[in-house]
Order: sequence, then structure tokens, then C-alpha cells
Amino acid sequence: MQTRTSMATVDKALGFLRYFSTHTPEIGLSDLARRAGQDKTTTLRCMTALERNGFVEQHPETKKYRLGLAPINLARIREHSFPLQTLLKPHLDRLVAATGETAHISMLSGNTLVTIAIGVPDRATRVFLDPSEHLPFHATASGLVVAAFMTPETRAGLGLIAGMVRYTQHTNLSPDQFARDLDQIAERGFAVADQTYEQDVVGTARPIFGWADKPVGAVAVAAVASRFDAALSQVIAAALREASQNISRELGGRVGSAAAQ
Amino acid sequence: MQTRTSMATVDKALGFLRYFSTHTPEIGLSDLARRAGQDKTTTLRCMTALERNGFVEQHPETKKYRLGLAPINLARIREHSFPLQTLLKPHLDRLVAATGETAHISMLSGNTLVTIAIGVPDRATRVFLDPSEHLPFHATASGLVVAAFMTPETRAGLGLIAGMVRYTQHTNLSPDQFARDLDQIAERGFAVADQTYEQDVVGTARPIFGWADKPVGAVAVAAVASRFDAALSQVIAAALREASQNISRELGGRVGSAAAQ
DNA sequence: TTTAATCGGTTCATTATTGTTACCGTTGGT
DNA sequence: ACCAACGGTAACAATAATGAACCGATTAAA
Repeated sequence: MQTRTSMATVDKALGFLRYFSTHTPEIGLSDLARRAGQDKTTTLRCMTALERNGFVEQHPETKKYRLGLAPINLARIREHSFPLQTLLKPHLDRLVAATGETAHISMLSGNTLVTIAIGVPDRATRVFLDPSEHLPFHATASGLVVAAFMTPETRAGLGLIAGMVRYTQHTNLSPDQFARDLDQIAERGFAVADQTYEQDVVGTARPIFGWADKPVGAVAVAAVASRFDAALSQVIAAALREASQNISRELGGRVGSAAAQ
Repeated sequence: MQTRTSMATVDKALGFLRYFSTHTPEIGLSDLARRAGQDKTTTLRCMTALERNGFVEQHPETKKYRLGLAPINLARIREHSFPLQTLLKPHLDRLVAATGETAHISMLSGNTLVTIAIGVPDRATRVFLDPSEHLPFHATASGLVVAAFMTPETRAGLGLIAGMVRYTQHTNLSPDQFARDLDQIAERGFAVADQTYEQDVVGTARPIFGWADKPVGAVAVAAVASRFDAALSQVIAAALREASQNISRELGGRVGSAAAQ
């Protein structure tokens, strides 16, 4: 750690929320403490605090915790005053129409990358995405392209190399290779991740810029691997370029020269 | 303060989120500190902690804070694993159709009452609700009916009387009157709030029960005052009774005898 | 141009909050 | 009847939050 202003307790408490996902929507006290690597007492105090504030609720019989209603309310306020989903939807629809594959947009939230919106094609076989997952920077096209366009300082603040977990046999685990990939991606303007995160899925992504030249997220297409040939690859890259530029413009971001190609 | 398990820092940090609403979606540091009655330093630290975790984000130029993306993600997980909105929507639609007025459902989140879902009629004049507002217990039909069906202990834990603010000239500010109202509401099974919160709006509400006999929220109709006569009142009360029972049943709650009338 | 006020942000000694170990009472499986 | 694991509690030592004063930069007023 380096330039933290601390307030570790808050981080810890909010960190517990990350363990709730679509796969594990309910977690008991001891289980949660174990997963988070925290003391049971600490966990209990944090959870009761979160419950007091409506971020989790506890089933009175099973005593298990689940996410509460406060996030729903906050999400509605945020969406009302800055309607991201509404803004993004047409772009996703256009991407899906152009490529015939699943498209999604992810954005930096804190220092993780979360999926904000998804567009699915009307086909029998398509990629399914779990919106509750935080995308790893080293193993997804979205993560790679966001990391590639960051300033080295902000990139360093994410602890990228520490998080290089293996997901498939194609997942890159070499920090050197990672660094070279980032350079290449920054030049080319987009990233491709060939089954490095999920089997049979090829991801392609371009960055989204907010204020200044800071990347705030990525727009990506997740294609079924068996369909991903040179032709489709080009279609996707082109469609993404348009989407990337349009979205960035609508968010008030400049479209940097590197991303323009 | 009395029986708190502490963890005051977390409460403080999360408390700041309450100051973001549809009216004030962006707040600066000093302003926020003033509103929350907290020290500027404390505020800064809490906000950077919240930002680290994606609950707020800071505009790099104006330095103002706004709600972040983390709540959106959490809300989606919650809704995916326990689809409240989906479950509630048909009930609201039915209420709106039956009464021709705005209907809404609010639930206890922490120890405040937040609006979870709204249904609006297709009419020229209708009540508009701000979903970001926390409903006061003493001045809204929803708040009254939820308080009325609570056990005295849980009711005491909310600090009801402390929060008796005046909203209109009809707002009841007498704790004694409040207590008597609650008794009556508990007997009758529903609450009516005649312009006690907003001018020209008459609210009617019935409780929603979760596990055991605990009220977890309320279903309500907010009618334009000029249209609210005896006939409409009866229609609303009847429609709400059905909705209240059906929703409670779907949430796994028993429909207590008091609410059955 | 000078003055004053306000902004976001930092520093550091004081103090209260938190994390830890150990212990309860229950529950559920064997 | 046992044992293990559950949620929850109590007490104290140690850590982490606090808030007054302070900074440099803007902005507003004089």
C-alpha cells in the first residue's frame, strides 16, 4: 500500500459486500468471515453496521445475510440524476445488431471493473455474462484495454500483478508478457482476449474515456469462440471503434488519438 | 445513543450517502460536511473511502462528489437473486388500474422507510413521488401503518418522536396524538394521511408482512386530494387490502388477523 | 490591487474505537 | 450423549479515527 488516507474500517465493512454475488446471494456469519479472512467478531460488527444502514438484511430464521434495499435506492438516485444505462442501451443494441454477439460495457468502480450494462443477441448460442463479477485486468479484453490507456501511476495503484489469477489454460500469468501486451494494445487501440477468462469465449474491447484522457471503462463484445474468425474480428473491431468514440463523446470525454485508429 | 454495537465510523461513512438525492445529486466537500454536521477532515476521509469502494465518485474538475457505480452493481445482484421489483410490479399495476391513482411500495431499509417501486396512472393529473426520499413515520400513511404494526420494542429503536418534523400545516406534531393514531390504525388495518406530508395529496396505506408478523413495509396509494371522496377512499382501502395480503403471502409472510379486516 | 472568505486537502497529538482471545448457549448431525 | 459448528458476547490491549490549526489555491468583495 502507499498513498492511502486510511479509514480501514470502512474499507473492511464495504469489502464484505463483494462476497455477495448471483452465485452466493446469501452467506452466514462464520462462512463470510472465513471467505473474507476476517475475524468473526469483526465480521459480526461490520454486518450489523451494514444492516443498520440497509445494505444487508438478515433472515430472522436462518440468520444468513443477503444484500439489502439501500443499494437499490442509491442506484435509482444515481441513475435518475445521471442516466448511464439509458445512455448506453442504444449503443449496445447497435453493437449487438452489427456483430450478432453479446456486448457489454464495464466501468471502473473504485479500483475494480464492474459490468454496467449488457446487450444480448437473439440467437440460440451466445455468451452469457454474469453481471455480478468484477472483471480481472489481466484476463479480460475490457480489463486489458482499460489498463493499457491508464497513466502508469494510476495503473500502479491497482495492484495488477498481484491479482494475476489463472482462469483457463490460456490465461497469461507472466507480468512481462502483460506489460508488452498493454503497450501493443495502447498502440492498436483495442484488446482481444482469446479464452483467457472463460473457455470458448473471445473478448474484444475498446476503451471509453471520460474527462481528460482518463479511461473510465470499456465497451466490449464477447463472441462465441467457434464463430470468431478474421471476418467477424474485423466487424467487431470496427463496430467497437464507433461505439467507443460515440460513448466517450456523450460522456464528455475527448477521443484521444491513440484510440482513434 | 443506547444499545449500539458500535462501529460508528461505518455508520458515519454510510450516513453521508443519505445526502445525495435527485434534488442534490452532486455535493462538494465543505457543503457535505456542513449538512452532515461532521468535521471536514472526517468527511474527506469518509468520502475517499467511499470513493475507493466505488460508492461515490468525484468529478476531477469541480471536485464535487456524486453517487458511484457500486450501488448499481449491488442492486443488480440483489434484484437478480431476490427479484422484488419484478414481484411487486403486477400488484402495483393492478392497484393503479383499480384506483386510477399513483401507487407505491416502501420497505424498511435499516431503520428508515424507502420507496422501492412506483406505479403511475395514465392521467393528466396525478401524484408525483420522489423515490429518493425517505418516508417519515409520523407524516405518511406508509410510515404510520408500518409503525402501527411493529412491536413496541422495535418501534422504540427508531427514534420516532425525535423525527417529528413539520411538512405541512396538517402534519401532526403531538406525540400523544401519534400514539393514539397508531392504536387506531392497528385496529382498523390501514392508515390515511390527509395532506400531512405533501399538500394536495392524500395517502392510504396497508402493511406488508414478511417472516413472522413483522411488518417489512407498506403498500400505499397517493391520491390527488381533490379527487379523494368517500367512494374513492373505499375503493382504495379495498384494493390495498388485497394487494397487502397477496404481497405478504408472496414474501412468505403470514397475514395477521389485524391486517385481515 | 488588496483583502477576505471559501474551497479542497494535510498534519499531528489526543482519545476513543476497534480487533483479539476466550467463552456462552443452541443447533444439528452421528 | 456426544462433538462440531453455528451465531453471538465480554474484556482488555492496541490500533485507528478524530478535529483544531494550518496550507496553498481560487474566487468575491472592496
